[in-house]
Amino acid sequence: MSNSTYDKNEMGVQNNPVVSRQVKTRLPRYYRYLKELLDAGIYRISSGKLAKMMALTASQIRQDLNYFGCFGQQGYGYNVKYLFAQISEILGVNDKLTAVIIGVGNLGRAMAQSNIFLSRGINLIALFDKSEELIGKEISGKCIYDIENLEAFMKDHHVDVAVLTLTSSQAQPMAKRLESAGVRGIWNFTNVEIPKMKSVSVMNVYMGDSLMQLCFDIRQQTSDENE
Amino acid sequence: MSNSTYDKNEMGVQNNPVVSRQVKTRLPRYYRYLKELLDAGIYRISSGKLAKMMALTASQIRQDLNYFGCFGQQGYGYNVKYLFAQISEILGVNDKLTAVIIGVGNLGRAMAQSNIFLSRGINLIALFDKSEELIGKEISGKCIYDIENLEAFMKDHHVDVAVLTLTSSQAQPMAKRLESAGVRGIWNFTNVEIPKMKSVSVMNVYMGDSLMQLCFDIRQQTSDENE
DNA sequence: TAGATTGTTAATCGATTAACAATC
DNA sequence: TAGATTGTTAATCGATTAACAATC
Repeated sequence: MSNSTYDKNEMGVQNNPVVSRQVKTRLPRYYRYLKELLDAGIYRISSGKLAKMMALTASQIRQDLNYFGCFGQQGYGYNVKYLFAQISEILGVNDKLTAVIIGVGNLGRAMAQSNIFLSRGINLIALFDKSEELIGKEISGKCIYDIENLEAFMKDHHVDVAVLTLTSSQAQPMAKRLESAGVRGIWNFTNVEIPKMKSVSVMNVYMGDSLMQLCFDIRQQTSDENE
Repeated sequence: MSNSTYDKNEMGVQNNPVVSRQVKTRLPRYYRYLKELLDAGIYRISSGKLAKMMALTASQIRQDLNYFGCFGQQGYGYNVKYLFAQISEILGVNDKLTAVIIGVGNLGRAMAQSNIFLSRGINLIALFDKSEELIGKEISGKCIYDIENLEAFMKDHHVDVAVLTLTSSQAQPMAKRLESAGVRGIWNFTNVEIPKMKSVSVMNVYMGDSLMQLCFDIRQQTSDENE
């Protein structure tokens, strides 16, 4: 446990108060780049070189990493394998989390058939829908259950993550149900904001927002050229 | 054109230098909330009330909006209809942009069948894939073309946005092709970073990163409780 | 040892918040 | 007019960058 995350000080003081949102968004990016380095057979990297690759500054990388622990070695740099393992640990890749998909529409089906869960150590254990035609069917070997049986299912199975790919209008009540049933995280693909909950983390995707940002950028391009 | 975007000063000086990324991410959020207000029949809102709704500060909202122009009225607040129209204009909702989907896998198909484009004023005009089995078929009334004919198609049709929903390994070369063919924006659903291009805006979704951030948050929950 | 590169503190930069005069 | 609320400037806060001593 030593030299590991969250335990830089001796006391029982909360040592991981607020990771800034920016650091949080960079963590998976570090994960990706380190994996790439590993795949390329590169086992040693300096903050300077990694910074160049990622279009960051060396300072920023060292600051980011040092927030979680001392993973490097003066005069040497970082051991890619070790650093990757640490980042994986921080991101909970080894936690064997379980997930279910709520709403088997086009997007839910696409998610079910993708390897996004598997490749990050997450076990997709079930799908839920309310449609008679879907209930009982299978997608990629995962059974589609009646959403009415959600609570019963979650009594028997530990579920960490619920993927919300249902109609926007059902998002908020469903979030409440999931909270009561004891889910730990909601991955929200609807365009509805989920009110803050005490013990459930929510990650919003907001694809529509992302598309609109792109449109904004495109619009700016032209206005730039015109001036 | 007066009182509109980008023209606060008289000279031909670039008046829209760098919209901070944070403002940019908030714009579609304003769009969503204003639409909600309109739908609810609310035609007048103060920065204070809107701030409460959106969990921002009134100052921030006024700063954000004032970056683009003076949309409010002292003593009154903002006219929701007018403000919504302005934000729509800024985001290019009325620009009648066109889009194509590159890669008709599960996700590509899901996107094609969704109303995400239509609801934001974007016209999805074609799908592309390399699979013999898919070429010539239709999804939601949109034809699937041979990816080999991409350049020919784009000579005949103006394409603003390309949605990248193909295999990660093909993402970078495809981005280059799209650039040469004259696309203005790439909406990237692969987990591969697209190298910066001169005249193409790129918006990355990185679903995997989003999922990992959620896992991180979940992990923190427990570590918080333990302390 | 000398060179390299980290971990960490201090300086800078940018974004958010507060304050208030302008004005509807 | 009096009250409300904006637009905008100034103050604060937080994140990024720079610098450098520690040390491998």
